[in-house]
Amino acid sequence: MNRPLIIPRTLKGFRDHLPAPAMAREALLETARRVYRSYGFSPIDTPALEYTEVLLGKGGDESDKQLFRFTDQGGRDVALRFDLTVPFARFAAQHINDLAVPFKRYHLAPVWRGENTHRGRYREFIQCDFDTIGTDSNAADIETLLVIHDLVSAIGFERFRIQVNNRLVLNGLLEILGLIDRSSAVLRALDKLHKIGAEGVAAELAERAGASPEQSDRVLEFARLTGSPESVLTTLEGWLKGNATGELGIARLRELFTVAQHAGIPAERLALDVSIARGLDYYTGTIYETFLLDDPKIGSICSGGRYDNLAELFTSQKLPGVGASLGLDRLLAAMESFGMISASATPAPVLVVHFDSQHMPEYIRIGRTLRAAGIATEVFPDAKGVGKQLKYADRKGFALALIAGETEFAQGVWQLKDLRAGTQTTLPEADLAQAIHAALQQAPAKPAG
RNA sequence: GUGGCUGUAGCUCAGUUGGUUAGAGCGCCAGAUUGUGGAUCUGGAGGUCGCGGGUUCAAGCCCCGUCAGCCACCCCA
Repeated sequence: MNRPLIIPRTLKGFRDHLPAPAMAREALLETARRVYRSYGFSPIDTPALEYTEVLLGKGGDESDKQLFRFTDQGGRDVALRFDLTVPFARFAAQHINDLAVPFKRYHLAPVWRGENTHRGRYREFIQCDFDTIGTDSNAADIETLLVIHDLVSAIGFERFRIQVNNRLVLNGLLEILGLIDRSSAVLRALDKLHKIGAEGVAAELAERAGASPEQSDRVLEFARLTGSPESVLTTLEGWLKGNATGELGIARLRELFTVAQHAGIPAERLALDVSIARGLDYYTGTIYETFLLDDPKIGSICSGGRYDNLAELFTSQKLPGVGASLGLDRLLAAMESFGMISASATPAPVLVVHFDSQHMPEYIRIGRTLRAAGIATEVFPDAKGVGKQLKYADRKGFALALIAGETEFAQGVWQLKDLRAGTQTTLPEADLAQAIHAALQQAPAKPAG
């Protein structure tokens, strides 16, 4: 009698998370939370599902096509959010009277995009957004940069570069060149400079933006500016002289780089890249992208920018803002290829060996005692052989094992075994918690994640 | 969404011009070792060869479809 079994499977781009990677994921979330909170950002949450009209047309045509959209049981046209920024715009418009402005929020949550999958690109992934709304101040733009820097380095990366630009500078150039009405196509072409090279960009500029050879040359000449932020800005200043938009952009960038340096951000982690533009239509000012120098192909792991009109479709009140988003799952894919994910599959450092079923109550009790002392402890459920249990402990990545049988109970002591070093000490129960704390502190710093 | 590559045990892979009962290493389980993990040895379990259809006397191998993964576009975290 064979009953038909359901094939266990997951949808394209949707994944299960086993303990070791899931622990790495949670560690990243904790780091993000800690860094965001250190700057005064408060947590919020919003529903996964929104009315489709809330989401449609906010991120450009591509985002619209990628929406997971359906009709709910009540006949409503609904869709899963494809990012956290648009729901935040809706949220801000809806609750602005209850929020003190400027309002700083963080939001760690999954989003869904029905696009083709790759390494580091999934249809369900977690974004870690933080935004400051209700202020035009460049100080908010600068703090956004600092948060990105602190976050990526807190995760454990040394070799990364935050690339910054300002849409105002780009717009200034396009105004001068008479291309401002085609800015979306021009910027999209420009954004690919690093990928397809100058000739590729020139071709796309002519084809998709209808740019003349002269216009195209000017754009490319501009995009190829390299050097220290200060020297690039000085050059730009000459080119954009008299254009108010461009000059404002330059001033804000100059201030950003000056203050970032003043605040102690290492110069090599920061670059002015006038070719980055970002595809999302809603950005109007500063733009950020962050690349890992050892894995640039995975794409930007933390991106964002300033948007001065995000909530305009939901309220007549002006809500300018600036923020960025850490791509947690993309980052995790990179960390996995770097071997930065710990193999440990247990959040508890201590395993109590179930030596003798007669003493089970003692094992259960010592577990509770240690937990009360702040030590996460697992008690093995079966009275299997000690070798078996130690092998289990070894596989799961426990740091310490606690062993006691007839002999120990008769003497009122426990064997504390350090599985990493292979050493074992005999201790009275009163000394256990302290000894365990000491042993755990000696542990080499866990790799990030 | 478009094009290309790939899919054999839990993992990494081998499998001859299509030929009969599909293999290896690692891992897993059991034992050697009934109070001590990572080593060694012995034994064992585990596969409708991603799934469905077709060609053929015969398909893991050839053809079509489908699902999934990777790469390039597109876009982006």
